[in-house]
Amino acid sequence: MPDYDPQTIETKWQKSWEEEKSFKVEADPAKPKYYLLEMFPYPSGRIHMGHVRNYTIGDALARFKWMQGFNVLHPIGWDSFGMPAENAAIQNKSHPNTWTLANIKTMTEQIKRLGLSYDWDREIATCEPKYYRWNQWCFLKFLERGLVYRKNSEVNWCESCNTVLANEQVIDGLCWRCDNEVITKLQEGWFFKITDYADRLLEGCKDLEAGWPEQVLTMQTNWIGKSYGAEVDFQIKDSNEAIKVFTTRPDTLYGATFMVLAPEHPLTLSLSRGTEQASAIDAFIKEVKSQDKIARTSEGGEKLGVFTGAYAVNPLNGETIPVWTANFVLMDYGTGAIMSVPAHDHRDFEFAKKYDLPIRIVILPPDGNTNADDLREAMTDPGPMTQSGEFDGLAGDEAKQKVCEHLQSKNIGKATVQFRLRDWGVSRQRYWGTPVPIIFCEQCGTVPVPYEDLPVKLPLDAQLGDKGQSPLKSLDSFINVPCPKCKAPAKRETDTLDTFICSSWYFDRFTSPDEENAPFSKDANRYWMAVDQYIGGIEHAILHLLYSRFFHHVFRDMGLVETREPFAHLLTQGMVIKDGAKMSKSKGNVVDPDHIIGRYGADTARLFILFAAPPTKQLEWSDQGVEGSFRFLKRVWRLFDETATILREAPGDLDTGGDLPKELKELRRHIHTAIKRVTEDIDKRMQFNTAIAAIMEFVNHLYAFREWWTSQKESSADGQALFKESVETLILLLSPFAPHIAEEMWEQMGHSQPTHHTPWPEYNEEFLKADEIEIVIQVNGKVRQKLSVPAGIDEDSLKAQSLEDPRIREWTDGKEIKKVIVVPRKLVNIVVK
RNA sequence: GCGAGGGUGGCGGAAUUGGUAGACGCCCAGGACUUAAAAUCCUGUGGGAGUAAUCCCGUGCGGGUUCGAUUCCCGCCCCUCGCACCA
Repeated sequence: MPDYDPQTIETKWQKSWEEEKSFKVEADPAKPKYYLLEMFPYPSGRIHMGHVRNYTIGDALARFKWMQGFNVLHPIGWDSFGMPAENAAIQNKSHPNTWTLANIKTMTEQIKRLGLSYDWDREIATCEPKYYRWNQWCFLKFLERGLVYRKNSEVNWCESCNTVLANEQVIDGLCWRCDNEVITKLQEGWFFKITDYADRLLEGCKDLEAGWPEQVLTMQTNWIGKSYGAEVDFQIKDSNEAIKVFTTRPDTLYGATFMVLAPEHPLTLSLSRGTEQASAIDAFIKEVKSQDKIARTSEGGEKLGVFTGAYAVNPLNGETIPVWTANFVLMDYGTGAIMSVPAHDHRDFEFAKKYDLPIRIVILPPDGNTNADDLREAMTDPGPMTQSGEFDGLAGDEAKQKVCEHLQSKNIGKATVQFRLRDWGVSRQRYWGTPVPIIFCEQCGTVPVPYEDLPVKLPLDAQLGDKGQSPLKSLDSFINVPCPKCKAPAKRETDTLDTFICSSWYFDRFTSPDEENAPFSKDANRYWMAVDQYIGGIEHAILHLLYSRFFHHVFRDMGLVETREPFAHLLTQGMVIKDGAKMSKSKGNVVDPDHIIGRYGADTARLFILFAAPPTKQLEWSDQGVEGSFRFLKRVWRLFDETATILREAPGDLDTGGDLPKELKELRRHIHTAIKRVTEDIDKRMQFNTAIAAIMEFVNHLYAFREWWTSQKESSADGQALFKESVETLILLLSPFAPHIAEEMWEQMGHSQPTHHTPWPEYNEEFLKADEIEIVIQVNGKVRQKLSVPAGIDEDSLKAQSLEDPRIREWTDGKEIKKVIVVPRKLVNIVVK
C-alpha cells in the first residue's frame, strides 16, 4: 500500500508527456479549435508565483477543453529582448544573449516541472533572427502604408535606462521598468501612427464587451480619450493671422474672455515681438522649459501665465480679448491653444481669478443668477445658453451643434474630434532589441532595407558600454553598408525597436511558428485565431493589449488576418501576495515555486493556487493552505489505493434494471451533482475555487459511502460498479487541476487512454433529483422549521403540512394568517399578524 | 475630482435568478488509534443567552422596497485599482 508519492508520479508523467508529445496540435478543420494563451514570459531568471498562477489557470482550462473534444492550441514562448538582459550583462561582464539563453533554459525546466500542457514544438523566442526578422518586415510594411514616420520631438527619456520611452511606458512620471524619474529630451526617432487607428481601436472595444473585463476596456477607452468638440478660429487683432483653438464646449463661446497659448506655440513668441511684453514672454518660455514636464502637467500644479501683449477677437460677439500664454496649456493636445471661459471651466476660473481677468456667465445657472461676481467656482454643468445672442435658450448637444453649424457657415470653425492618444514612439537607443531596418544615405536619404536583405541581424559580438550605451553606434562592421539604392557608402540606423513590437503579434506567430515566407501562415491563422482565451496580468491593460490590437487591425487591413480583434476573451489574473504585500525580494516575502514543488509536488501547488481564490482576485499565499491541498490529494490517493482491489474487480456497468437502494441512489446523485458543479464552474464561471470545493465535497461523500458500504455484510455488484464509477468520475474531474495524480490513478484503473484524451464526464439531470428534499418553513420571514418531504409533493399538501407542524403552530396559533407563500422545492413562508 | 471594482466568522473565501448567510478549506478545541510522536480518522467551531429544547443578534453605516434583501433602490463611510490641468 504505497503512500502518495508526488515526486515519482510527476516525474513519470512529465517524461511521458514530453516523449509522446501529448499536447502537440495541428490545424484540423474537422475539429472545433480552442486557442488558449497565457501572456508569454520575459526570461528574467527564475519563475515566480505570478507565473505559476498564470500558467496553472491556463493549464486547467486547456486540459478541460481537450477533454471536451476541442483541438487545443496551447503554446509557450519567450519575450526575450529587453533591457534587463543588458543590465545583467553589464553587471556580470557577460553578454545579453548568454544571459537570456541561460534563463530560458532554467525557466523551461521550472515550467516543465509544473506539468503544463504546452505544445513545445511551437516554442518561440523573440530574440532569434527567425522571429525578429518579421518585426522588421512589419516595420517596413507599416512604413509602406504610411504608418511609420520619423520626427524630432520632445520625448520621454529615462536616464537610468538610457533610452526613450513611449507615453504608455511612463507611469506617474516614472519609468515603468526601473521606476527612475523620466525627463523630457529632444530626440529624433521613429513613430508608429497608432493615432490613425484611434477610432477603430475605440470601436473595437464594443466587440470586446462580452469577453473582456470592463475595467480594462474602460482603461483603454480613457487612454484613447476621444473628445467631441469644435475647432474655432480667433482672428488676431490688427493682423491677418488667426489662432485656432479646440473646445469641447462651443456652447460657451460667448463667455470666452481671454485666450491662452501653450508656451511652445509659435505664436506665443511672434505675437509678443514688438510689444512691451516681449522680454517677459522670453523669460516665461525659458522658465517653463526648465520646469519638469510631469509637474507641469499634473493637476493642482500652480498655474502660471504671462500676457503676450496681443489681442484677439471673439468671433461670435466681436469682443476684443487678451491673449496670454500659460504653463497649463499643452502644445501636443488639440491645437496648443485654448479659448478661456472662466465661468464654465475650473482651470480658466482659477487662472482668471489669479490674474484678474474678466468672467462672464453664458450658461444659465439653476438659480438664474448671471452675476459673475457671485460666482465661487466654475459652473461646468450643461444648461441653457444665456447672454449669447441668437443662441439664448439652446442647451446641451443641440446648442453645441447649432453653434458649430453657425461657425461652419461663416467658415471660422467646424465640429471636430480630438484624441488623447499619441503616436507610439518605437525607437530605443539600446542594443538588445530588433535593429530598425533603415539605412541613411547622403544621396538617397532614408532608405528601407530591401525585404530580401532581412533580417538585419543584431551583431552578437558587440560589447556593451558600462552605462548601457548601445555598442551599435560604434560598431563599424554594423554601421557601414552600401546604400541599397545607389550603392554609395551609407550608414545603418542604430536604434532598435521597442520590445513591445515583439509581443504585438507573437500570438499570430504561434499559429505557424516555422513559417519562413511570412510572419505567419494565413491559413493557420484563419483556423486558429482569434485567441479564445487570453490570460495575464492587469498591468498590461493598456500597453501590450492596446499595441496588439493596433497590430491586429493593421494586419486586417493588409489582408493577413480575418478576425476583427485578436483576443476574444481576456482574463486578468490577480496578484499573488503574502502577508498583505506583493511578493518581492526587498520585502523578503517571496515563496520560491521550486521549493513548493520539491516539497509537495506540482499537483499540490496547482491545486492550492486554484483553490485559494477566484482567478481574478488577488491571492494571499498561505503555507497552511498548501498543507491543506496536499492533505486533500493524499486523501484522494488513499481512497483510491485502499479500494484498489474492489475497483479492479468491479463490473463495468450498473445493472440499472433493478431499483437501487437509497444509499446507492444518493451516491449516484453525488456523482452527477459533482459533474454539474465542476463543469459549470469551469466553463461558465471560470471559478476554479468552487469547482475544487465541489470535488472536495464529493470526496467527503465517497468516504462516507465507503464507510457505510464496508459495514454492510454483503456487497452488491451494483454498489461495486457505482463506487468504481464514482472514483473514475473523481479522477476525471480532478485531472485538469492535478493532472499527474489523476493520470497515475487512471492508468492504475486499467485505462490506456490518457485523461486528457478521455471525454469529460457528463451529468444526467434525472440523477440530480433527490427523492426527499428539505423544505424551510418560515414565519414572517424567519426560519422556524425544516421539513423533509417527498420531492414530488404538491403545493397544497406542502402548505397543509407546514401549517399543521407543531413547532409552526407555536408561532401561528392565535394569530391571523394573512398569506402563505410557497416557493416550490425551496420554502414556505407563513405571514401572520 | 472622474471612472471601475470591493467591504461577509479568527483567516482565505461560498451563497449562480430576491428564497435556509457562512459551502469548501485553513486555524483552533476535544476525542479515537499509538508506549509515544507523526500521519490518519471522527466531532465541534459567527456572536450572545440557556443544562437543553430553543431564542435573540448578525453580511461597512443609515434609510427604503418586499411575505422575504449579502443580493434591488436612495444617502453616507472606508479600501483597492485606473485616469487625472487633455481645453
